[in-house]
Amino acid sequence: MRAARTMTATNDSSRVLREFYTTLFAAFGPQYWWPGETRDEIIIGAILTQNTAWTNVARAITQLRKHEALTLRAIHELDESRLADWIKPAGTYRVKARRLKALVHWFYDHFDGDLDRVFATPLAKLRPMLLSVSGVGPETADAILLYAGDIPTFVVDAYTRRILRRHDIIDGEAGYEHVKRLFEHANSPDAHVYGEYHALLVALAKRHCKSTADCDDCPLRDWPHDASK
DNA sequence: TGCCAGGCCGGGT
DNA sequence: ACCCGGCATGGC
Repeated sequence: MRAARTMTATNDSSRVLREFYTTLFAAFGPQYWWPGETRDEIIIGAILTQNTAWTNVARAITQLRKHEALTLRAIHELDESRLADWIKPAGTYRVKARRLKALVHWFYDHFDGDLDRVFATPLAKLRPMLLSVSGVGPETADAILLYAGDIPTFVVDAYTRRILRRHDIIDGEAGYEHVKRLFEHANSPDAHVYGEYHALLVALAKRHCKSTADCDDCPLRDWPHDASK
């Protein structure tokens, strides 16, 4: 009985999450996300954007580009303190310089600087490897895997959780992996769809979840929600 | 002006 | 196994 009720809840949330995608896509159209022209740039941006507004990340990326340091190889060869200096606009710059260096070190150490080899590694092995790098947590790892590696693994961020909490699909206790599974069970594995979905959630949050007054023309307004969450 | 932003780590319980 | 302070810039 308990199992049956759990299953029903799972199916309900899966249905809602599929409906959300259809609705958001109809409202906002394709997002073609993540910002970044190259895989290197996407990976670097994934570290820089940790707990930081993207406008500040963009400034840091501009700096790196100006110094011809917007590649993993360049960062690998760069002095950490100089790197820190250039990425200052992104905030927590000493921490992020250390994390970028740790990531590219891992990348050269295990894959000899070959991104194709990185992303040819099975997800079940690659994700834990990425998570073992200091400074790479679940969101950063999934953003790299999905947007740079084109690997179907769902990215969960603060926006995603807030939206799901507002619609009572999760509670405040829900962990990262749990939320991730909800999306991956609702949608068949497709990197393009996962990427668009995450981007659509960000678009929604930025336009409609700033204050309770933003709910009026929100595409998801017809679903039960609590804007105070 | 103070608070927040697309996290994550490390030390303390 | 949690909890929490620290990291730091620019925008509102």
